Amino acid sequence: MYAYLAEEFATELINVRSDTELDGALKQVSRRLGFDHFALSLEMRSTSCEAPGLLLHDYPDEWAKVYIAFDLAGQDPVRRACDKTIIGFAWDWIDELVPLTRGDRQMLNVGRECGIGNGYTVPRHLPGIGRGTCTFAVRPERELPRRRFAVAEMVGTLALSCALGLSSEKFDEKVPSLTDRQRECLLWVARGKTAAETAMILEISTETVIQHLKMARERYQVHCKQSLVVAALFDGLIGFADIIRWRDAG
Amino acid sequence: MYAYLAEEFATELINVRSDTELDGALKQVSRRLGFDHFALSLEMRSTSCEAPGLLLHDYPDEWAKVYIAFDLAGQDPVRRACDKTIIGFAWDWIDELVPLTRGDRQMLNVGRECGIGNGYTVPRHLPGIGRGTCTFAVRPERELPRRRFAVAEMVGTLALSCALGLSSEKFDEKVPSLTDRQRECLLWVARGKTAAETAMILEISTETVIQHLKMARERYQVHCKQSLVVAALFDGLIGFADIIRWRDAG
DNA sequence: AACCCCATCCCCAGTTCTTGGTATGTCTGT
DNA sequence: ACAGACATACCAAGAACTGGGGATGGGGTT
Repeated sequence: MYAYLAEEFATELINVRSDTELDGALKQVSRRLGFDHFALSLEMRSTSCEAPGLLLHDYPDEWAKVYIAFDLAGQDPVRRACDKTIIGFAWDWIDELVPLTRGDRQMLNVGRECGIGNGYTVPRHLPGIGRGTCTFAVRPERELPRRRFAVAEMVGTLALSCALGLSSEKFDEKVPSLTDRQRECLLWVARGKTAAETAMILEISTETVIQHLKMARERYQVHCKQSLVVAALFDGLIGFADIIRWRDAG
Repeated sequence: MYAYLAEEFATELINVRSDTELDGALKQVSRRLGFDHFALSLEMRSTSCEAPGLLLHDYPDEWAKVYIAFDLAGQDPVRRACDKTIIGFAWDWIDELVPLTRGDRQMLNVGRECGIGNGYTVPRHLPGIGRGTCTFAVRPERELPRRRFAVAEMVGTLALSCALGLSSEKFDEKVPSLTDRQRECLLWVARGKTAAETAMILEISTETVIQHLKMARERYQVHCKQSLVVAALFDGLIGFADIIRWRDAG
């Protein structure tokens, strides 16, 4: 069993403070797991130029060049498959997840010509924040070490979590706190209720609900509902899970 | 090492065809891992009333009743924490992920009184499709088996993946898509701008902005700004990074 | 006792949103 | 050429929100 590798890796990551260190740790662990290459990509949801994410890999230069030059990311079946599953998958299972076009197969072939054979990709998503993948691949002539997928899954998860931590360290602010009642009102607003409806649900006056929301906005220094909801979501004061479920019940 | 449990569990899940079978398998594996209880919840991102998700657990009846009766889900810090991480977490780390209010702590206490002490929760997200958590918990007087978190993580992932497979067999829904202009308007609204301000920024008429937002709401079948923003955020149509930067610049 | 925070309630004036329409021009695919 | 999707623009009525006041009582702390 290689499970100890995951634990060792976890311990190692605690001390990781930079992208470079993470890169080194990943390279080492991927070899010990029996893979030839690794690639970790993290995309923070951002259309603006800053903090676009992170890309660490030790793929052959050739492949990296082709991939970037032709913007193959836009038509990468592996990426599409990542949007369909919460668990890692070997590339030879992709056609169970997404339909493969001729172009897709061709792309996989080009990969093989560049030295990337089969692979195992671990996808992870964090709504509103970003998404990432961690791939472990072997050369074309080699078989995937299937017995170690479970450990690879764990190692990938750890690496992505670490990468996410490194990327979000940059945004560090004080979190305003709300009173329980304020949060409660905010929650119902986020669920799409009006102040009047919220008042009925909480069995208090509409004015009081408005007042709570007023105070909450003040604390967050925003001027409108939607910004308040966004801020509270971002800070983890309320969660998507609290909200989404209520969309139909509304 | 208990890693073989994950492999056995994986093999077992291949043959699982119903919620009941998954429930049984989870109950068994959670005991073998050294936990007293498990809970798996899956929330599909569904606007229709059917297939709201899945809830399997063997929590004490008392706790389940209290939880549902008082809609504690709306103030459950564990659920909020799930939106902040891609890797599992023990409940005594929650305050590192999200701010805990007095109500939150009280809720955890009520849980303890009902027989739920500490726990380890594995969150997984699939943008546009849904989200799920798999929790393994122990009774108040017991310690969490920390050495088995890695296996629990893997088992939880497998279970959630299986649950997702079972649930998505029942229905598939397309994620509503917005036009470029609609998304652009939505983005400015999420940034806290009014329709009039957005109009000035985009150099179009206020009425047009309102119209775009009208159409966007229609597609998402919501009735207000805040719900639209939440839905778009959840589906990954817009991201926090697109918004937060503008909090002060506004 | 004085003070602060919280929750509750109230008023008001002005602004913004939501919902229901209609209408024109462009572009794209068939 | 025509249907359909898209972006644009406008109107009007009623509901909802926002920001500015103020007021009361309960629970804590110092």
